[in-house]
Amino acid sequence: MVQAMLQEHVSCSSCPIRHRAVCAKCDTDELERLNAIKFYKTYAAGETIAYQGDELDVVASVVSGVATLERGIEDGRMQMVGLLLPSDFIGRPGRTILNYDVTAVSDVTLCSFHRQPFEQLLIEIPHLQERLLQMAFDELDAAREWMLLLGRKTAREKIASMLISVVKRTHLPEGQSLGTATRLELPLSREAMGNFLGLTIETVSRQFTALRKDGVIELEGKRVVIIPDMDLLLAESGDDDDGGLLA
Amino acid sequence: MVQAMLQEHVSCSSCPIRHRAVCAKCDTDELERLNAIKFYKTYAAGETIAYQGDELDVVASVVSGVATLERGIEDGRMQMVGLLLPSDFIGRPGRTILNYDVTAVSDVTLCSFHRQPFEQLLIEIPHLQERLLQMAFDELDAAREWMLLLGRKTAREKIASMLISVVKRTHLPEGQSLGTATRLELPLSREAMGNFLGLTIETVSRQFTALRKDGVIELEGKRVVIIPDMDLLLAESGDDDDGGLLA
DNA sequence: CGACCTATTGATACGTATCAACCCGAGTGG
DNA sequence: CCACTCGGGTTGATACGTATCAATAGGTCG
Repeated sequence: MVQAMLQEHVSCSSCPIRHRAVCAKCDTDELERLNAIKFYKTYAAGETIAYQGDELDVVASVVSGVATLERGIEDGRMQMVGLLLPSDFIGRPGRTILNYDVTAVSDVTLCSFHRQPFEQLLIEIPHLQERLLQMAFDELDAAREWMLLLGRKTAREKIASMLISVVKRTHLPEGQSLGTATRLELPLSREAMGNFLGLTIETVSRQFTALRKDGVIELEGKRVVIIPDMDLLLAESGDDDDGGLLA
Repeated sequence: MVQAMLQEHVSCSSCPIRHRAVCAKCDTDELERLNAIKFYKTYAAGETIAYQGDELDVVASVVSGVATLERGIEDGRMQMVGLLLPSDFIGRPGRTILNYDVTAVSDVTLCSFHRQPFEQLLIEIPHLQERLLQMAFDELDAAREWMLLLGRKTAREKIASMLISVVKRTHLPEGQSLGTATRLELPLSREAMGNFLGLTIETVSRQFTALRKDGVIELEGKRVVIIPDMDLLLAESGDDDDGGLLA
C-alpha cells in the first residue's frame, strides 16, 4: 500500500477546479477562508482512499485524477455507485460513516477539509452551501440516469452509453467534435467498467469487440477508443436523444 | 384524466409531515413565511402529475399518498428512479425541466410552492436550505443503494430487498416488529414493482409465489404481504446486515 | 353477462454469467 | 539474458436466469 502524501499549498485562484468545485460560487474573501483550512493529499493509482464503514472526519474535492465509489456485498459482488472526476466532492456534511469504498483509479490529488471547520463554513458562507446543494442534485440526476442504464439497458447499450458519458465529461469542455472522429482514453480497467455497468469483465470485453467488428468504434491498445461517427454510437446507446449524462 | 383539485389551507403546526419534510428545521416564524406561499393540490390515483420534459414552475412536498418518478425510453422500457412517500420533495431549485414522469400511485396531496418565491425563501431561510441539502444527500444515498440492487442482485434478492425497504419506510416510525410477524400493504402494482426493480411483471409474480412456497412470505390477496420471520427475509435480500435503505 | 384490467402460470428463447483456456506485456530473479 | 510469474484482457463452450410469447384466472365495471 502506497502512502498518502502531503503537498504544498496552492493558490485557490490558480486552482484548476476553481470554477466547478464546491467553491465555485465563492468570492475572494470566502475563498480565503476555505484556503485557510484546506490541505492537499495525494493517493497513488490503485490505493484505497477509504473503506465502506469507515468513520471519515474529512471531506474533499477531487483536484486531479479519477476515483470511484463502490458498494460491495460479502460474496464479492461489487457495484460502482459513483465515478469521481476533478471538481467532484467526497463526503457529506452530517454523516461520518462512509457507505462505500473510495478508490483512487489513477493518481489522485484531493483538496481536503476537516469536517468540523468545513461544516462551520457551510453555515457561514451561503455560497458554499448553495453550490453543494447544486452539486448534490446534479449527482442525484446522474444516479437516476445510471439507474435506467442498470435496470433496463442491454450490455451493448450500456457500453455505448458509458462511452458517450466519458466523451461528454472529458471532451465537452473544449470544443464539439461532431462529425470528426473522437479519440478517447478510458480511465477505467475492464473490471472497473464491469462494476460500473453491472456486467462481468467478460461481457464487457465481448461487447467491445462486437462494437469494433460492427465499425462503431476502433481500439488502440486496451485503453484507447476511437469513435469515427458519434451519431452511430448514439444510436447504439438506447437513448433517444442526448438525455444521458451519467456521472 | 382526473383533474387536480385545490384544497383549503391547513395549519403547518398540525401538518403530518411537519418534522420530516423540507420545513423540518424551520421555526415558527419561518414556517409562517412558507405558509404564506404554499398551496395544496391533490391528484387521483393513476393520474400523471407531470411528464418527462415538462417545464415545471412549482416544487412540492408529498403530504399524503405515494407517487413515483419514472424515466422511459422510446421503445417502452421504463425504469422507476424514485418512490415518493409523505415528506419527500418534488423538483429541484435551479432546474425547471423535468427529467422524468411523476405519477400519483395512490391519491396524492401535495404541499406546493411556486418556484420563484420558494427559491427566494431558500436564500433567506438557511434552515430551509440546510434541510433540503440533507434530503438531497439522503436521496443520493438511497439511489446508490438502489443501483447496487439493479446492477448486482438477483430477482429474488430484489423482491426481498424491496419488501424490507417498504417495511423500513412504513413500519419503523412506530415500533419494532422484530420476532413478531409483520403485515404489509404494498403501495405498488406488479407492473410498478417491475419498473422499480428492473424486472418484468411476470418475473415479479413468479418470485412472489416462489417466496411464498418457500415460506418466506405469505400473501393475502394481491397487495398484502405477511412476513412471519424478518430475519428469514433479510437472509434472502443479499445484504449482509441492514445496510439497505433504498428510497 | 361480457369487456377489461391485473395477476398468475406455462413453454420457450435469448442474453449474460460462469468456467476455462489462452494471450500478452511487464516485472522479477536466477 | 532468458525463464518465470503475474495481472489484465480476450475468446470459447456451456449453464442459468430472466425475458418473451401465450393462455388462463379472478375481479371490477358498465
